[in-house]
Amino acid sequence: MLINELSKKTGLSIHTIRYYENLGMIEGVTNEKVKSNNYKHYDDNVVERLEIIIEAKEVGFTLAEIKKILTAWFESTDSKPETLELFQSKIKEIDNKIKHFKQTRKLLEKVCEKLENDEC
Amino acid sequence: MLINELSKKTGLSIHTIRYYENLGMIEGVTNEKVKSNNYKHYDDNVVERLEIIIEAKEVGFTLAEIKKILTAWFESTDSKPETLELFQSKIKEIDNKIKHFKQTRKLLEKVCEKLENDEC
DNA sequence: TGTAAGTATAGACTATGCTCTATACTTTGC
DNA sequence: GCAAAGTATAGAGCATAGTCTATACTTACA
Repeated sequence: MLINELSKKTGLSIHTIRYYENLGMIEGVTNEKVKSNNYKHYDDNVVERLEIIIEAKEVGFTLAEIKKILTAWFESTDSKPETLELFQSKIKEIDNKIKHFKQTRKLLEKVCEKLENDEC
Repeated sequence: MLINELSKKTGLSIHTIRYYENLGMIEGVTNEKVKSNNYKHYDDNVVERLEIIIEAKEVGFTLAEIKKILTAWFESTDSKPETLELFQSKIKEIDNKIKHFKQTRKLLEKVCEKLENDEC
């Protein structure tokens, strides 16, 4: 598919997709046979990658971090122990964040209760 | 306390604290009696506010959002229903985020497993 | 066939959240 | 009393993550 379709499938803007491609997070291929243009074609793997990017961004990973996740997941020919350690520490980070989330949720609930009571 | 002590108590840099103060998220008071300087004094309430800021930032709220949380929590003389709704929607957002977190955690665990297996 | 729509590339611009620098004044401690 | 350290203010600079614009070329279709 071309970038327009990719954009529609993922909900990301064409600009954003190109931005990610410039960062090396995804890659489209130009059809060698067609020489009149250099339109890039994206396959379902790219859709999957973009969905992972969206998901991981949601939890606060930076694009640089997500790029590493993608590499480890899709291109891990080099299974370095450092990479493993990186992700294990990321999991700990997530557990930590979930803790924070629950704390903040409690705080927000208290704020709500306060607002509700003040209203009476 | 003065800004230096506040910085040490919260772990935030003096620059960052002043940045938050410029945004109206915290407020120090200058001692009216002392006219030779306009050093600002911060009380324990400010420490509490900064701790809330740190906590809420951790879960991905923007400073603008956090400012609203602080206002509702500490200065809610105006308990508008809109504010209540805002926070109720924020709680839903958090629940949603926790879901994403758990998904991403699973993904990372799979990545780790993959890396571990490739190593053998 | 021409014109609207799609694509590529490069670079400018924006928003958020700091972080640092310059300048000037004040306080502290020897 | 003087240097070092602390404080205030304003504004510049920076990183991240886009977002938009300009330019140029290609394709599709009425």
